[in-house]
Amino acid sequence: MTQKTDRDTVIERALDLIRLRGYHKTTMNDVAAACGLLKGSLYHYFPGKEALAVAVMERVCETFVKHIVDIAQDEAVPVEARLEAIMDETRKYFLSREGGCIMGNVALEAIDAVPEFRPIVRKYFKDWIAALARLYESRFPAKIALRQAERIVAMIQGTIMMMRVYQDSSMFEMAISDILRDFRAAPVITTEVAFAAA
Amino acid sequence: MTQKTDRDTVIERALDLIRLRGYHKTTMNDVAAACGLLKGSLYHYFPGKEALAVAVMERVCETFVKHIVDIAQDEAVPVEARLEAIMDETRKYFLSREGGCIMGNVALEAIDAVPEFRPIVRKYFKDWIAALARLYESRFPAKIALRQAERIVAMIQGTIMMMRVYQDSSMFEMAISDILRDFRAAPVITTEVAFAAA
Amino acid sequence: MTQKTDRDTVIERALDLIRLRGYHKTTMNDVAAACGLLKGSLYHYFPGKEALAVAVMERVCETFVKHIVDIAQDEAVPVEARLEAIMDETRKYFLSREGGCIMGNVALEAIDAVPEFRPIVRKYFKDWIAALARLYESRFPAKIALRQAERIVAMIQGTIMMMRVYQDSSMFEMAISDILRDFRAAPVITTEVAFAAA
Amino acid sequence: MTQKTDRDTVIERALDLIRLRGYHKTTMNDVAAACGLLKGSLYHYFPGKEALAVAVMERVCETFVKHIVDIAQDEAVPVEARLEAIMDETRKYFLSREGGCIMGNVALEAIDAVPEFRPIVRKYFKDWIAALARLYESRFPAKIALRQAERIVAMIQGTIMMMRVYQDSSMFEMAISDILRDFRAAPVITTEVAFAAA
DNA sequence: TATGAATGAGCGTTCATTCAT
DNA sequence: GATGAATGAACGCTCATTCAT
Repeated sequence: MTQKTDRDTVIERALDLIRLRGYHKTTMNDVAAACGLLKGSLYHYFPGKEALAVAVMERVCETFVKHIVDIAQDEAVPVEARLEAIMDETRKYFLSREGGCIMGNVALEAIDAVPEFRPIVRKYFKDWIAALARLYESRFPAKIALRQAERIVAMIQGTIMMMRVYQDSSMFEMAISDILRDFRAAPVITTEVAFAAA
Repeated sequence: MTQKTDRDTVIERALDLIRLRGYHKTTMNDVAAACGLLKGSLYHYFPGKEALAVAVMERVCETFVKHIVDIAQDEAVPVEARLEAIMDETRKYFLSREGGCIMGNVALEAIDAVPEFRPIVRKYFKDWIAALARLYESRFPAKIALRQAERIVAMIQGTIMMMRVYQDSSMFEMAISDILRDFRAAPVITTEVAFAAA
Repeated sequence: MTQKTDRDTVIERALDLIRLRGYHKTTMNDVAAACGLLKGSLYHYFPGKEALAVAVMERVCETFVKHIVDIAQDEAVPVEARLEAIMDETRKYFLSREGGCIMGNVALEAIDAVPEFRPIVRKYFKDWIAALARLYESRFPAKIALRQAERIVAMIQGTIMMMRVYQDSSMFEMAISDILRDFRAAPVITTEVAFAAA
Repeated sequence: MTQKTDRDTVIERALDLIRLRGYHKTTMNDVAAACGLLKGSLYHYFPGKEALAVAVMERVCETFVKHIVDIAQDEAVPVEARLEAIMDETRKYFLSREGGCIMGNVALEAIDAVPEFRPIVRKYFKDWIAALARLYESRFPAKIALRQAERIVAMIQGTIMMMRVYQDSSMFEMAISDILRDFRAAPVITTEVAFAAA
């Protein structure tokens, strides 16, 4: 039969469903139906549900986090503007989609049940944090900068949780504002900040 | 047959299991087995799985959050000491148990799937935030104090998430330290602080 | 503990429930709750669900059918008036209760599944038919009279079925009218009608 | 896996089982086993037990009642011969199968418990009655003819009930004879009989 | 590739029944 | 007599997965 879809489409559809319903409540049938397929057909693209979910999470790393990393590394732009751009992307990313952060959701729902999920979730957070730490190194020593980045990611995840609980996105806007305000209030380190990355 | 367990024990066992495995992956059979019962016997205590989970979440409100509220309201103790006590309880509560925060987990896993869960999760966070806000009102205007309290709860939840992802509790310790340091750094409002509570 | 109910009450409550919901859909819990008891307590009155249902059906024989037999045997009243009285009772009996005829219902639902039900259902119909046959013997030879009585009972049961399907009791009224009209149209046998029964 | 059965076969097997055991006592496992399947496999053909039962009942309308309607409409055959043919089919239909009439059984057992059953049971009886009424219109005015048809269907259902109670098919034969005798005794309307149907 | 029939294990739930208190 | 905790089997249903076509 002629190709009805492709691996990328399956990933995209599964991403939306898992974000909204969670890993356990998203069935292979749901995903297949969203792709216009029957569930058996999914096994041509992925060996099983876990592998599909891993591919979905890798996709999130390759898109959202990759985008943020790219912005953070763009040295043609002033550091503060880069942070603003990142926060802008972050806001757009999480406010334009229902279901919050799929990686955060999977982290709390299935990271212990499915060991294969842990490394990909870790990579997601590590890369995100590293990208932010880069920018904070213009204001703080490396160690402090890393800690600040961790705090910011934790705050964003915690705020997304509150946003879902109260179905109110204003908390997210406020959190973004706070982060930018605090950054601007930090003294600039004038010497070679050295993005001598790993 | 003679009594093998009681409602409270069932709640306690279910609480542990749901915190560790999540709502959907915890089966009535799991809970029953943890109580030494067959799964059908649970229906003497609860009309169904959702009702059991609600009872579990109410129990968390009546214990953990209630405890924190009590500390926050104890005006015989200086405000800073109260916050320290609360943070100490919070640290003990989340570090002595595996699985993080059952309310946060359920919030991200099942709050959309099971509408009955939303009010109880909301109450949990609202009471927790209100207790903290009370203390911050000694340092900030009410509105700011509330916002600070929201930030702290979001930060704790985000940090618990990181802790589960990285299986490392040091981030939690650091978050607690940061919160206390920031509080101590805030200027005390010397005039009418007015804990003239209801 | 003091007596909360008695065997008769249990039978009466079970009768209503089984008539309305059928044998299989009526649970011991339903019956117990209708009596203000817990289901375990029913086993003080009846050894099990089947025995309870048998008692219920015997009760119907002792009341409805017994009443009809009594009317049929009352030789102080003219035959036609006795048939009218029986039809009046029949109409009142089936139109004042929802659920139709419990014996007919059980006959079609459970007579093969529960062998103990067959003799009691047979007795119910046999006695009812015999009572009517007695009256028809004033108009027809015994064999024909019996056949007429069988026809009438079958017609009443079939009409109750239609009544339940269409939720319309007018068919029942019409059936009763037809039966009486046909009886009145039959020629009276003037010689020894002989109710010299056993 | 290669095909073990098909939708029609499932319907046929379920029809036999439900007729014999009733709706509530027929389990999905029973039906599946009768098809050589596991119970879960039935859900490829029907979304649930109720839908399967509805399909079964629709099948009865499409076969038994449809057959009777076809005979009744065949104006190439004299009216009396058509009624004889219908009664012959009716006798064959109900005497060659155990369990009586599945629609009558469901009517008394489950029509209140499962609202979806009512329309299909109503259609079954309505079509059957309408087919007979057509024939009686050659002897009686339309209104009377309809009433006669209703009586006949009620009588057949009541007789099937008796037949099941007494495990004796002779009552059914007698009922058929009576119906035909009464029809033949009715005066033919010689003028505009008018099967000028819609 | 895609289908769709089938599996098999498991789920939440029901319920007649038992029995120590 | 009545309770209510517990059983154990069964029920309708779900779902990830397999596989012949």
